[in-house]
Amino acid sequence: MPRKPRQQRSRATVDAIIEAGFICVARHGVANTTTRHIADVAGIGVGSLYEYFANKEDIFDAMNKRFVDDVVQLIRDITPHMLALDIEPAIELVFRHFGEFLTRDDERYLKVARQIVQADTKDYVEPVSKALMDMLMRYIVSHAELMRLPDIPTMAYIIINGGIFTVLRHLSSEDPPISYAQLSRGLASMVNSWVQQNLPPPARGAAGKRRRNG
Amino acid sequence: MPRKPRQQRSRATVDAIIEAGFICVARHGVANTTTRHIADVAGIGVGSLYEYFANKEDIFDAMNKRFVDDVVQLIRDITPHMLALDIEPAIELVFRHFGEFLTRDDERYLKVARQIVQADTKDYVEPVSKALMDMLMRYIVSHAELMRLPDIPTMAYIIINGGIFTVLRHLSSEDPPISYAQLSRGLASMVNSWVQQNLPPPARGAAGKRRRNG
Amino acid sequence: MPRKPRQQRSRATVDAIIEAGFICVARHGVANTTTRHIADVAGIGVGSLYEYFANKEDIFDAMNKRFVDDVVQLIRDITPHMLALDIEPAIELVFRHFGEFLTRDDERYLKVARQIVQADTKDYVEPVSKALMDMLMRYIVSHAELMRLPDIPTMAYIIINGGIFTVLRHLSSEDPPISYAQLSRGLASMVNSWVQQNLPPPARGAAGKRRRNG
Amino acid sequence: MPRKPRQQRSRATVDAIIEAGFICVARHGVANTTTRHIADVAGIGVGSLYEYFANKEDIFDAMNKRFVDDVVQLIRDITPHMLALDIEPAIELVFRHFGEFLTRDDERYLKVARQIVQADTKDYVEPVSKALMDMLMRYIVSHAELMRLPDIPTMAYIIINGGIFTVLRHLSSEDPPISYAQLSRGLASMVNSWVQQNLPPPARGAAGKRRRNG
DNA sequence: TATGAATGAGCATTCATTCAT
DNA sequence: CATGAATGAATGCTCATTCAT
Repeated sequence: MPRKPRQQRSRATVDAIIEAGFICVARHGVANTTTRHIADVAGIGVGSLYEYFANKEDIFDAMNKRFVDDVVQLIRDITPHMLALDIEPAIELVFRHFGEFLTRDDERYLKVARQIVQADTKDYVEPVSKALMDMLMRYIVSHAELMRLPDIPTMAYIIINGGIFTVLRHLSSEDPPISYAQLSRGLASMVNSWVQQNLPPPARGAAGKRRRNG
Repeated sequence: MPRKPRQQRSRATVDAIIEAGFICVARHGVANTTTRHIADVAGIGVGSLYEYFANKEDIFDAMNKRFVDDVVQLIRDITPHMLALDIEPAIELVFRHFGEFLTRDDERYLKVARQIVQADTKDYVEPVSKALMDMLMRYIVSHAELMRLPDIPTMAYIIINGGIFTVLRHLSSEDPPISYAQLSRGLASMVNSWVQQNLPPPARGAAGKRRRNG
Repeated sequence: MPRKPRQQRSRATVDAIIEAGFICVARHGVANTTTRHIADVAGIGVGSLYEYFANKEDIFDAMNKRFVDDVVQLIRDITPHMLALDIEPAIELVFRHFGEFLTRDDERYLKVARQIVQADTKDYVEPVSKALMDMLMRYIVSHAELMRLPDIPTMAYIIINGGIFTVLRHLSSEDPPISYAQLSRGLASMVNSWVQQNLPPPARGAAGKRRRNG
Repeated sequence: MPRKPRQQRSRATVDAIIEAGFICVARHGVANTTTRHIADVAGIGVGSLYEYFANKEDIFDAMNKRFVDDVVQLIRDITPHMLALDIEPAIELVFRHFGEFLTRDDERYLKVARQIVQADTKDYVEPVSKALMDMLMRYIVSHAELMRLPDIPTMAYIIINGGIFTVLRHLSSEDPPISYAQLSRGLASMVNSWVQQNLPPPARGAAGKRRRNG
């Protein structure tokens, strides 16, 4: 029966535990992360873990939640900036920020992200998907002509999921055959191509903002 | 000291164990699959497991290898048929076969595929990537005009990885927002769009299957 | 280093702790009673427990002592009233008061009594036995003819212990086959029978109702 | 998931575990008996405990069951011999055998008996009560005149429970004020007195084994 | 004096692995 | 070859006790 910590000290300990959890998972993987490991890394006794969390599962939940919150926050922060850009630079902006986010702190989040994605925990992938979908929809609304694209939900699903997983795969590769920048530009190019191809010509005048990527 | 069995009986037992491994993982997940489970399902004693495999890890390795072999075989079988098709139907053909493959036997392979993809086992993803890459290259060679596409390795990487992971994610979703057919057509459409946009106009005449912008 | 508190406030806290101990034991049983439980019920912090008691054991000791004191007090209170009665009503009076005592406060004392009786704590059963023995002896002295009964110590031991344990067993039974009143009357009847059989006739002649045993 | 041991070896191990359980409980008490203790005393590894028992609780259950079975067997063995005796020697016979039973093997059973009696496990006290009740009833039927005694169920309850608990209490005392023989004779005398007092005079002739009050 | 966060020894239980049969 | 009983290191978790505030 973990306390509801309200004091500063307690809050710090909770953070230390979650932090330690990230470190352990990044170091040894989820399956090899024991409560003792976490406590040691957090610099506390095993028992203290249970002052703040009901059980090991709860610690992982908190980690996942923390991760998801951070991702969602990242997305919110990016959104205003990407809204102002054309499709390709917008996509590249998002990739750049995600790349930085996932690789910082010794790739801590990258490791966790793979766990989350792998586990049957739709609870944690869903919010991220949703946040990305919101961002994407706001982009479409901001660029009114895009609203005439066909089958937007399907393509949104593909772009978001294809994007997430390809990024994870790429960043997890030890020796990827293409650079992250190439990946980013390639995906942007592909999306842009599809948009150009599927945007019905406006009543008259110049339609495509961009032709092909030179 | 596991022997490399060459007799028929032994071969059959090894198969039974791998088969049992797939069944257990599909039923209870990797984390809850014990050697006893596997032995029970395989219809042998726990001890016998160690006649054929050095340890539990080896059993999972064999399962992964088996899975990869089957995928590669699948790709080889499909290749001749898809070579004859246009881009979109070709992609849809591949998706259809992969979908069937991953969902058969109570989604046995799907469960394992997610493990493989999640684990740091590039040993197992690599061969599949390579087989797909081979297939893709043969397709390009068979459709000579595609060879003029820019930056083929990058786009191949994106298409293959984006495809694999999106499929896994979709098939693993309990209630996906779009159908598998939509996913398949959407990806095909996107790839095709990119090809059309990035294919330099042939010497003369109307090459593109789809009209380009105004 | 628990102090022997003499102040009122301290005295009250000690009482609260003992009280809380009784409540916890009655609610969850001895094995499931933790120091935290006791502190919570007592409305104090865990640490404060150790201001008044050296350790958990000491709390239980205090509870036992409190219980014994209360029983002894009960016996003292009853004694004058039962001295005036004949054997059977006297025994029934004692049973009635004990029954009330053990079942009050949600059977708090009953639960503890069973623990005490079970544990190897002769320290706590002894005083009760002794108090009951005193009461019994005063009864015999008050009814002078009883002093001629043979082997009084043995029979006193049997009556007292048989009485205590039968009562505990009966009150602890969920669905006893006889009522408490029947139990009470039955025991009274048995004791009375023995007294009648073993009391040498007073008036005249020594027509022993019994020979002596063996 | 403990095996159902059918082999001899296994049967022996189960017995060794139960035996070890009795020894540990007798030595350290139930609360201080750990699985490691039991395994050590049984001369096996901790893990082996769980080959035969689902958990610690199950081991105690088996011990209780074993104890109850032995008591019931004891009662069955005694019954024919006591049926032939008068009340007082019959009761003393039963006491003698119970005394021997409870004190053998370093009082192993005595310790367990107290636990059983204390715990809320009516499942284990009930069968013993029932077996004793059967014995008592067969005695009454064998001595037809006893059937005319009043309120037999109540008195049976009192005799049986009073008997059990007084014996347990006496044998558990380090320095009892009376001897076991005295206890035995005293209880026999008391029961006999009650019988003599409450046996209605037979139609004519001297039926009673003991003469009644002049 | 009172507190409750921190502690860590200790517990029940699991399971990959071994080895005598 | 096959077996499965035996093993014990390792795990998640509890709780009496301490001590800085």
